[in-house]
Amino acid sequence: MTKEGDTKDRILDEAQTLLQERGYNGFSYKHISERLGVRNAAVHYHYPAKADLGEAMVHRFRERFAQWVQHLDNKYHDNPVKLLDGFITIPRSYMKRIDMVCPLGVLESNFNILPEPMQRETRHLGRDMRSWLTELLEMGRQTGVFSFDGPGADKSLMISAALQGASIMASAESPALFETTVKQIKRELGILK
Amino acid sequence: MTKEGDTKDRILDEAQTLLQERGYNGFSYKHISERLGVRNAAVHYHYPAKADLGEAMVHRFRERFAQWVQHLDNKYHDNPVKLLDGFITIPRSYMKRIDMVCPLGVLESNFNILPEPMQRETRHLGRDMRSWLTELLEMGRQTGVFSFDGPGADKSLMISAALQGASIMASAESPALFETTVKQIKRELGILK
DNA sequence: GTCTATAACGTGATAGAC
DNA sequence: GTCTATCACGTTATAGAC
Repeated sequence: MTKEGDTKDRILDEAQTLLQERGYNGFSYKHISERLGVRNAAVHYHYPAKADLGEAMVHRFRERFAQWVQHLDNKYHDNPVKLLDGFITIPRSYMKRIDMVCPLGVLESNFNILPEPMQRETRHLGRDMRSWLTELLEMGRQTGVFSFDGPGADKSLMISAALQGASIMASAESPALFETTVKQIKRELGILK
Repeated sequence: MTKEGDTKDRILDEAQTLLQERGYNGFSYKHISERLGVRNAAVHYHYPAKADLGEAMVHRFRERFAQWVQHLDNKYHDNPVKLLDGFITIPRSYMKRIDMVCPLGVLESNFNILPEPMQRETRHLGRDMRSWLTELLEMGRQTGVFSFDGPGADKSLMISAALQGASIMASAESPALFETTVKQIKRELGILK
């Protein structure tokens, strides 16, 4: 047997790629079904409405982020630089495809047209990410690894905004814009090799 | 007579608002015509295709940016802090409407679905803005007003990305996220009152 | 669980009257 | 310069056969 949930997962994968390439209003059930080699109705079977599909996507983003930082915290709990690199890996990983934007960036930039359950999940995702980064920055400063002025929450917000903005700029221009932004962020934390 | 170009300008104004609220795929000729109290075909008379309308919008953004910085340069040519505040006024001005995002942010985050002429204009707009900011930062540092490490181009990119990202985050969360980001940017330039 | 077929609607766009 | 009328198409979604 093909394992149950297989098509359902593949739908979510394709939908996610399309979302990050084209935004929420930029993809349809037809795009998904064609890329998957199934029919329109098969997609509706697994996700009756587009809002269901969208909600499942954002929910999975949140789960994956939680798993990723748990992995990072286990592996590098005492190493702020490695933890920060692990965090930056998230937006960077999507830029192997030059035309893809980080999940939070595309969701927040589409916020007004998202169904309400997606808006709720998107707000949670943003708060999860910024909170984790705030704690990391404070910890790194207390241990003398990071150097910066102002509250950790402010610095976290600025770095989050810069990474997200740079991910979006990169999709319009070049991945180099993202890497240059990362370099400047690290330089200002005093951890540029 | 109602001055010629009146409807044409009002179309552009409504289209711009809709673009910043909902993204390029998120608004239609129907949205515009209903808000304006005219018919679908009237909009097509002034802008035959949506791509024409889109191109005119980005072109006007570029013109307005050029006019704005010329105004700033004339008025505050010797005052880097005032010039920076003037620059930040651009994204901030759109947040009186909580559900609006800065023009460059929405254009770059929709980049892959834009018609090619809009992509070209969008790239130009981004380069215009980042170049102007680079020069301002270098000038401010040379005159001892700004303090920062690394090339002016890197710092300019990071600040541009942060402002754009913060404008997008604000539309999903609260305008306070934008103001906090601005505060941190100024703190790190050494100009926080 | 996937298919065919179809419905209801929105969207970009055009023709031709006024 | 704006209108009515209409078109072809894409999109979301459902019914019912296999």
